[in-house]
Amino acid sequence: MSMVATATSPPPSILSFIEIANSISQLHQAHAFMLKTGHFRNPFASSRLLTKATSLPISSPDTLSYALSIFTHTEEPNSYIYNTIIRAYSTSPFPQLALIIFLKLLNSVNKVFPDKYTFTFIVKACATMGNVKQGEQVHGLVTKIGLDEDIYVYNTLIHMYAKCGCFDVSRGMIDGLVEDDVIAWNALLSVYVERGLFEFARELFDEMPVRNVESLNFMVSGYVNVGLVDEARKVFDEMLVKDVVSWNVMITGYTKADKFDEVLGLFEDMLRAKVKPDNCTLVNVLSACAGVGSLSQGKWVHAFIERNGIEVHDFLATALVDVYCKCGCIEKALEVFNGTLRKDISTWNAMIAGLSNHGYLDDALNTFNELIADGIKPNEVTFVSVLSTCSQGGLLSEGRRMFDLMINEYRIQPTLVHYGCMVDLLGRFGLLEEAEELLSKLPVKEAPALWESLLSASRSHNDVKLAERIASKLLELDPHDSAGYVQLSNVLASMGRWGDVREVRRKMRSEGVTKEPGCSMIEVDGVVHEFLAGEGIIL
DNA sequence: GTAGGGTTAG
Repeated sequence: MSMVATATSPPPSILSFIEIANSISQLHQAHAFMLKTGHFRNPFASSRLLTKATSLPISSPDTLSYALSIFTHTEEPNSYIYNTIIRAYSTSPFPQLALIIFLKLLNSVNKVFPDKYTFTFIVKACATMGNVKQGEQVHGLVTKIGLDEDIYVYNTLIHMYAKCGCFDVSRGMIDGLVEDDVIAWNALLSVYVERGLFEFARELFDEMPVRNVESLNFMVSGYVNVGLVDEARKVFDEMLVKDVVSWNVMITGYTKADKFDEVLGLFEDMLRAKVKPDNCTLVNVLSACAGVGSLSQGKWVHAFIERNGIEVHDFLATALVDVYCKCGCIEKALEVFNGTLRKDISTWNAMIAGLSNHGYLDDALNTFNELIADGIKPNEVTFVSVLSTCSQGGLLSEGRRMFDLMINEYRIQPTLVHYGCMVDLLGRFGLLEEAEELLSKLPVKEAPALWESLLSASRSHNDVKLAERIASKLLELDPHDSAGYVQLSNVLASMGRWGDVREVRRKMRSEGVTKEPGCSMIEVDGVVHEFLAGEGIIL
């Protein structure tokens, strides 16, 4: 008989409430109720709560720390509860915590023992950390307990060694198997592919005594990862069985290679093959539509999403907002944006950038303020749009305030692009000294584009001396940089130094530097047109 | 009473 005061079993209603919960606030409600009624002390009830907290559709560091608080408030957690929290941390950005909790388990007063589940999770944590020393120690313990007989634990170890770069150990374990196991082979193959070690992947693949769809999917993505999309396509076409991942890998490959026509063609093939597209497919197809500026196909995909009752949030919402923005339908973009409940920072970023790029500067900044008011943390991409909005609108004090907010409030290290916006903004107001001071914090070598920006500002403010100084600096840095030549000759031209202009142009030719033409695309009446620009511009 | 290995995304 148990001496511990066990709580009564929880009523089924609270358990089913937890089962259907899909937000942290619903779990808080269940949690509060359980604390009040004492059901939280029932191990099964608290484990249901914890499991749900670790598998919410929306997970963040917040949900994870909530899960941790459930764990820490559980008196004498059983092995299931330990395993659940260890699993949650094993693939999180903080896998070390999984290890800390694992040590706590080993030293637990109520003598909890690690089991085969514990080891799959903790080995995975070592893999995530890339910490082979820890991995080896855990492996030792696995062997001692005799759990290396378990194929799940065994395969996770194979993957861990591969992840840590110990390919020979990983391979040795595969060879040590009495019976061939395709997942064991795939565990090593996947790491070769992930690291772009395509030769190793190919060699291993040829040697594999067992293969499945996933093995071939890895090979296709292996070709894609090293930029050989056509080779990937050959493997893909020869596959007898294709699952949704096969199609997605190939489609993603074309998207990465900017081969948007192929993306759209493959998408049609996929539908003809009666394979159901998932979010990953649709995100890529939409991004191809955005890439070619095809509003009609974007709309078609949107209709497909609605027809099939696919929920739009996060990734998919971002892709839709983006495609409508890129195709110039800012109203449709807003409609999607406002109709989406689950937005992540990228969704906000796409909307802010879209508004800003279409000249709705106030709306862009208002949307940014809304985001802040909603308690969402902006990232560096957000600030690119925000600062560029300020720069476009000549909003000097706002721009300075945002730049300060980014650095001091959100602790985001500005990148060259952020500095670029500030230089541009300061330059427009003729605050060349302030801009130069800002730039001087950066190594010149890293920021030629910023100096170019300051150079054009100095030209438009007739600070010819500064302009000439920067132009020479740019050429010194990179004698093949066309922009440097263009700018320098423009400076000289504005001073009427035509002889020097000719000299620069001669030097440019002798270095073999040409000005690259710009290129842009637009859809008119359902046909995508491509334009080349840049010729005939005075040098 | 609940669980585990290798996989594509802006």
